[in-house]
Parts: sequence; C-alpha cells; structure tokens
Amino acid sequence: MTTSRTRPNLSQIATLLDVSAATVSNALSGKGRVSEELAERIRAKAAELGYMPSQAGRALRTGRSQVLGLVLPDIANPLFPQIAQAIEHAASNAGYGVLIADSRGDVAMQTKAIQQLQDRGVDGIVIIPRRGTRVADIGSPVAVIDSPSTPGNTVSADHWQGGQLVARHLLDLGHRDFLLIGNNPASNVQNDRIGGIKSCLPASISAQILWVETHESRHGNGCHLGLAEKVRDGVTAFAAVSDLQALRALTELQGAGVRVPDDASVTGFDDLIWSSAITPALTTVRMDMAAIAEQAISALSAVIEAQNPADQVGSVMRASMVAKAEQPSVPMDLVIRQTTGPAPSQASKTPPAGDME
Amino acid sequence: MTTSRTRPNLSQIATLLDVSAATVSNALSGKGRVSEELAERIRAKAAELGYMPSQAGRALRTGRSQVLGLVLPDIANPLFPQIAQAIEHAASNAGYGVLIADSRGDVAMQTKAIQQLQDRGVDGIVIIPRRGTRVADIGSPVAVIDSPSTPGNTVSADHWQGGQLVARHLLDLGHRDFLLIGNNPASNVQNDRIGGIKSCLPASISAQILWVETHESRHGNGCHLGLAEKVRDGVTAFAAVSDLQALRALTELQGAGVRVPDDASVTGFDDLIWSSAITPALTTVRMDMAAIAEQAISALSAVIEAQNPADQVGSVMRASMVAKAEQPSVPMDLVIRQTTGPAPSQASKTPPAGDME
DNA sequence: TCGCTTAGATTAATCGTTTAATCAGCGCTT
DNA sequence: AAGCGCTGATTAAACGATTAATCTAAGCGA
Repeated sequence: MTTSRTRPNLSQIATLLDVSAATVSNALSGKGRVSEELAERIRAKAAELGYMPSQAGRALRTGRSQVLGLVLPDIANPLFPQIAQAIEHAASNAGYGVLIADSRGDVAMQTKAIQQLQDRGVDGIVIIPRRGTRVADIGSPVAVIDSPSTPGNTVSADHWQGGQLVARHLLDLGHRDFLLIGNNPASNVQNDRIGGIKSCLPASISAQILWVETHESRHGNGCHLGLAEKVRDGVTAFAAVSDLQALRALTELQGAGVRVPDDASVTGFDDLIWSSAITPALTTVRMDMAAIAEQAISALSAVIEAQNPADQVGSVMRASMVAKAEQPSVPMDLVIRQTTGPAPSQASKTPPAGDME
Repeated sequence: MTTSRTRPNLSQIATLLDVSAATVSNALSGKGRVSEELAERIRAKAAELGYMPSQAGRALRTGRSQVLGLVLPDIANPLFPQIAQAIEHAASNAGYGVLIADSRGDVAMQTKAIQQLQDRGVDGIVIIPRRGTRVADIGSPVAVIDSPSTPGNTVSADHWQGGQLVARHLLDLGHRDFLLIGNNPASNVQNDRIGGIKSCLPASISAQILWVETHESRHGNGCHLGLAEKVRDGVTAFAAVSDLQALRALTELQGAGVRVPDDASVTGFDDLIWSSAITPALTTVRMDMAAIAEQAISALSAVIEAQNPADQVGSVMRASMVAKAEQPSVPMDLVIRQTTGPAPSQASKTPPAGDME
C-alpha cells in the first residue's frame, strides 16, 4: 500500500542486488561483460520494480534525446491527423517520441519552429514543407516529405502515378471531357498529380485546368466555380487534386442539380476522413501514409545513428543531413466509391434542368 | 567561418568571462545574488553565443522536462488539427513542448499511451478522453478536456450553451419541426449539445433524435438516413451534433433534390476546416479552442508547479492531480453561413420534386 | 578596532546513465 | 613458477545545469 512510488533507478537495483550500478546498466543494455546468471537476476529485479531508465539522465550522457520533431507548415491541414498518426506510430516503433511544432501557416515561423525543436534537443526532424518552400540545411538530421519531384525530398507518395490511376479510371468509364481542379499552381504535389493525369490523356481528350486560388483571387473567397456551366459545355469528369476541392465541386454540382455520378463524375485525392461519409461517397486516391512514415523514420534514424554524437559539427566532413529513403516514392491506391460512374451518353450531353428523382 | 558549432554551455560562458558556472546560471535565471553589472555582461555574452540551456541537463537536475503529453483517443479525429494547434500554442507560450501520443482508437491502448508518455518523463498530460471513458488517477498532473457535465473535467466548451445557440437561431428563422442528428448516445459532448438544443424548444415543437451509429448498426455502414422522407413529413430543420454528420445530411438532402436552405436548414458543430468551403457553406457552432487550451495549460502548469519535485509521491497528502481551471466552461460561437434560412411557408410543406433552377 | 551583517561571488554536491579504464581472480602455457 | 589472457566485475569520470553551503571582503555601528 505504502509503496514508495519513486521511479526506481539503476543504483536502487544495484544496491538491492549488491552489485554496482555499472553492472546493472551493462546487463540491461547487453553491452559490457556480465555473466548470464547475474544478468538474468538483474533483468528480473528490474522488471519487478518496473524500472524505466530516466530519459533525462540518458540524454545527458549520450547526447541523444530519443525525440523527433514533426513540423508542418500548416498544422490546420486536414491531412494532419493521418500524417501525425502514421509518423507517431513509426517513430514509436523506432523508439522515438514525437514533438509537434506549429508554424501557424506562417512561412517565416517555420524557421522559428525548427529552431525551437532544436533547442529542445530533438535528434532529428520530419518536415512536410509548405508548397514551394525549400528546406535549407538546418544543421540537424531531417527527413523531408513532399513530392518525388522536389529536390531534397526524402520520401513521399507517388503523386504522378496517383494521377495516372485517376485518369485511367475515368478513361475506362468512357469520359472524354475533363476538368482538372487544382488549388495552387505553386504546389509540387498538386503539379505532380495533375501531370500524372494529363500524361495519360490522349491528345484527343479535352482537359482544362481550374486553379481555385487564382479563381478566387479574382472573384472573391468561396465564390462559385461555375462547374454547372462546364457540364453544359460537355465536361463529364471533374478530377480534383484534393478531397477538399472535390467536396467543393461535388456540393456545387449537386446544388445546381447536376446528378453525380449520373451526369458527371468527381474524384479527389487523399481520402480525408469524411470522404466515405458523404452522399455519394467520394472516389479518391489514398496515399499509404504508414509506408511513407516508415520510410521517413527509418531513413532519418539511419542518419541520426550515422552521425557521431561527439562530432563538433565542424566545417569539414559534414555530410548532408537530409535523409534518403530506400524507396523514396510510394505508390498510391485508387479507392473507387460512388462519385464516379460511366460517362453519360453523348445524346444527353446537355443535361436537362429539373431532371430529378 | 570555422565557427565551432558545438552548442555553448554554461561553463564555456563562465571561462570566457572568467567567472564560475554557478554565477552564470544565477545571472541568467535571475536567482541568487549577482551584481547587475556582471549579470549584464553575462547576458550579453550568452546572447552573443546564442546560448540555449541543455534541456537534458536541466531536466536531470530539476526533475522537470518542460514537456507535456497530449493524448487523444483517436488521433484521426478531424478536430485534431484545431486541438493540436491550440494546445501547442498555449503550451509553447507557457514554456512547454508537446509530445503526441496515439491510442489508435483503441481504448485499451490509451493506458499504454499514457504510460509511454510518463516513461518519457512528461511533466503533465492533456487528455481528451474517448466518449464515456473516465480517466483514472494516473499519478501525473493531468488536464481533462471533455464536457462540463463530465466529472473530473478540467475545461471544455459549453456544449449546452452551444446547443441553445443553434436552437434559438433556427427558432428565430421560423422552424418548428426539428430533427436532431447525433452519432453516439454514449458521448457526453453530444448529449450536452442535444440537451442544450432541446432545452430551448417549447413543448409545441416537434423534435426527433436520430443516432447515426445506432441506425447504421441496423442498416449497414454508410446507409441512407432517410432524411428526404423526413422533409416530406414536415421536418425543416436538421441540427447535427457535428459537422461530419451535418455534411452527411447536407449531401444526402442535396442528392435527393432537397434544396438547402430553401426547403430545409442544416446546422453542424465544430467548424471543421471544410465547412466554409462547401456549397452552401455550413452554418455551425465553433468552440474557442484557443481559450480552452489556454485554460487547460494554465491549470495544468499550476498543478505541476504546486507539486514538490522531491515529493516521493507517497501515500498520504497527495492531492488530486487533475487540474481545475478558473473558467471550466468556455462559451461557443454561432457561425451563420448559408445552410440555414427561413423556414419554408406552411403551404409548401411537401416540397415538389423536380423544383430547380 | 572589533564584531556583525551583507553583497557578491565560488565550491561542491547532485540528478541518473553510460563507458572507458582498471582490477581481481583463475586457468593455462612454457 | 612466473607470466599471459580471459572473464566478470568495479571505479570513476563524465554529460550540463541547479542550488545549498561556504567563503571573502567591504561596510557600518558601537
């Protein structure tokens, strides 16, 4: 009942077993030379007391905190849950904790966030850069998750191939008139996705591109995208570069009386949480975040372990600290749900208004 | 150019200034007795070298890691970005880092996640419990964010009052026939919201409740909720307990040809990221996460500072470690957008099919 | 001038772990 | 029998910051 709840430490185990603290340390870490018999007794006692090494003590001695930083340019990103979950899981499996940093959407603060993480003594940093941003050499091991076409990228989904998945799926359904919906043309990720789609479309296929941010900067935030008019012009396939845009497209079309998928098909990217909850459920392309996180963490810990902790981080001989993954490009998966269907027959190219039920 | 990039430490500053390390420590922390003149010189030198105290060294000595744990039952929760951002910001202002823990939706793993955080030496834990879950005494300072009606709650939004906001808004618009859409009846938060709504509705008002999970367990996942039929039966106001359900309702209604907000109004809760991006933009109730996080963190750090680090955490005299906030209940804000409008006139109670444009 | 207080600094111990260096036996070889 | 090599353990020195205890003058009143 009156169990002393002080976390046990090495020397407590040591005195209890009448050995030295060093021996206990050696026994538990498997290093040094300890007889198997004694090692077993030590392990037993440690387990009995529920011993857990003090991170602070260990960190001080080894110079390793066993903590990674995770920085996203905009933590409000709807993908954040997926990313954080995957990174946390992979990191935890590798023995690391994950410290989050927020730059609140401010590009300048990204540097400050990184700085803060370093001040807290993280061993490395996983960074998902804001679109277009290059990550400079920050003096810590770092893994970059962006897009395969970004220089300095460690690992990411194969957005291009994801785009091809979308294109082929829609092509197979008979669609011949596309509208590609992107948000911001400065994004590598979005450009890859769009590039992938276009790479699969024969020259005979019509494919316009609509950049939402550009459009909004002219017509105001939350303005109509004029998608119903596009349908009247013959567009039957709306391929958005993110589920967010796809949802916007879907609701705008539905509100205008265009039936999805009967009159037009809609696809997205990322499989955000609500994509399967809406009516009709969204056809989308999912990235294998678990695999990506796995690659990122293992590449990152390789860099961390490679660098000598006693290293003065001097001028010479400092290899780049940005991690390179074994498999830098992870395939995406097409998730076919209900917003995609066969292209409407040519005859009813202009869908009748008021057609319902 | 060949600047030694080793992080400077106290003794480096000390030897450089020909004083003792203790004096440097005292000068920088403002404790102890140091002449103002010397203190100034020390601060200057520290700034010049970009000195940052080693967290490991400090943690070892003081027993404080300056790190908080954040545990959510399900990190995939779409509210997570908002929460994480707010908590991180408040914690950062209070000098804490935030370590995330994921229990991957598994209730049993929640305990393990907490354990892991403690092993990493966090000073305290912020926990948003899974619906219905009680947080047992975990032996660390803890702040609980759930609902005001939850025993042991530290701080949360005033979900009841939020519900009242919704009810009054819809009442003002002339609605007299409500359908309340919840997800799971075991959730304190959802019950509070629904309770708040109902508390404002006179007895003359019809208000049914639809629990989505219960409904789905009978009709399969992603099934139709039969909302269009409800409209035919006279319902004009759909008040969902979360934006996720509201979105589902909205798309189902739109798909069935019900015009929102002309034929029916829809409201949600939480103001999730996409709520303003859809057409029509969703009327919802937002919680003031910044204020909530602020309260949680300040209450938590009060508990942390109150406990004696040298405390053996023995049997006696251990006050409860769950933090109590000054203002445990933070008002919510109604965000009126486009999914709510005046109730349709009695005459057109049954909306004509195919009415459009 | 002595003694006392006090400002301003230093000493040294401590937190818990790791690890290089050392040491004590013991069995074997030559 | 002296010396060598090996095993299984111990010693002691870090890592970097904090802080209680101590020390040294200087200032001041009596």
